[in-house]
Amino acid sequence: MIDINLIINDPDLILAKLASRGYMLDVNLITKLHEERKSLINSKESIAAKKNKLNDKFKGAKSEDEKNLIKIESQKLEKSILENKNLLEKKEQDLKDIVLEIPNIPSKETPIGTDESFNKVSKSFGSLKKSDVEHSSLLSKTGLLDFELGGSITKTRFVVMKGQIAKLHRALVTYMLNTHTEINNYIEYNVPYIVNKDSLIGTGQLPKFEEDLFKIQDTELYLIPTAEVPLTNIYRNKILNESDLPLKLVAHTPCFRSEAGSYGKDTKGIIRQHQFEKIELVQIVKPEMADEALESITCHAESIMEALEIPYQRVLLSTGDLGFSSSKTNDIEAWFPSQNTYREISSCSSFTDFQSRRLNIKYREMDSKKKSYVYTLNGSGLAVGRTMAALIENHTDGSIISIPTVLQDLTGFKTIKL
RNA sequence: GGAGAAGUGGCUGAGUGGCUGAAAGCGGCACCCUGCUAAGGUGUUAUAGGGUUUAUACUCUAUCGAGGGUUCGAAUCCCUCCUUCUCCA
Repeated sequence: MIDINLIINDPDLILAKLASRGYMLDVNLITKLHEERKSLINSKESIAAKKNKLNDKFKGAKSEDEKNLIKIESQKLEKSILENKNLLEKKEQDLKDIVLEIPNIPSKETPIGTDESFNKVSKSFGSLKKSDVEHSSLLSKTGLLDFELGGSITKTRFVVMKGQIAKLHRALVTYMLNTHTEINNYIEYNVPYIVNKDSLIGTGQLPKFEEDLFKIQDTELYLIPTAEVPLTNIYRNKILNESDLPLKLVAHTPCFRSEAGSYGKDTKGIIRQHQFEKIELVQIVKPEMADEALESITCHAESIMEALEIPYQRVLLSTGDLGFSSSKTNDIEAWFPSQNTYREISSCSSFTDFQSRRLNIKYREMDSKKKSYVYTLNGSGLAVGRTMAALIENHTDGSIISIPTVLQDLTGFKTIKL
């Protein structure tokens, strides 16, 4: 949630910044609602003050008549307060509905452009191999990866993994978690996979993107689309000490996405599934440390790619490609030889105080004792299924998959024969 | 699944209808005192949102798990929900 005072104080600037990411801010509407809200608060509170004063007189009242007069007058005021309160609540809801749907302000560094073609490659790693071997057709033949079975158990975009592939998948999870906890100093969490509305509003998935989520029928609960949601919500409504920061959290969870609007896209392979697993990194930091933190998260994700010897590039997303809550995002894209292209495997984002305002996460400054909103960041470190697909395509000749050295102790085998 | 108890400020904990935004203690902060680390004294110490103000500051409103209700008036009474604890299955 962006700070409404930013809009009130400098509407033109915010208008321009949001326009750069394709959002048309209705400044007049917001200013109007904001003013109306203030005047309603004013009238409600001045009546309340009057009523409080009146009530103080009650026990000093000498006669029954006087008491009755106070009663009647107080009831009248109460009615008027109630009317104002209802109007105010409606006004605040209207304003909130609008503000909750305003995306975050892009950072200075974010390239301006209408779509992903304006993204900027800022780094690349590994030598690119050319090959037609596509992970899903390669493994479908062996039965180690079974899309039909997934389809029959659930529906399309679900998959069953078996034997060495299931184990490779698990080894990747373990390797990533071990790296992030033992080398990169994240605290490991195991979190709920079902969350409530407030949690999703807090991190920005709701109210705008309900259709992307799986909702559990007859409840107000949803399957998580990413561990970012429960992980960041751990600190909802908390005031942290400056010395607690930065907080670095990691969790491995399944992620559930309805993938509404992606019909026909990426139908091959395990690139776009309704259920996939991901290792999620979250950092909660002081505002001035955000840039450094984004760099560190990105590097932590990249270190996994490098250890697995998967070629990748780092891409700085342009305003047109930026996620709703993000102010600055680095995508890490893995090389997929069969597609002769890079595909997203991790997205590392800096949210400024956009999430912490929604979540009410503050910290107390050591010297001034002032409370300020923390900055939150997160990144996938990494999406497990996609990583495995990239690993397979980059480490196979079509008859054998060789397992990267760092995983061999975890898998217990060095190759998968096809 | 069934029965009961409880949820108060950073923490412990008092408070069963107005004098309570809330005693007391601990902790924190400021100052004072003290010729060694220590101890003592005084004051101060919730959050959010309005208003006046360049600012300091002042003032108003709301908040005692959440939401409703009763009442002129609710931390206190009633209802619903959430959470925690205990006992039973």
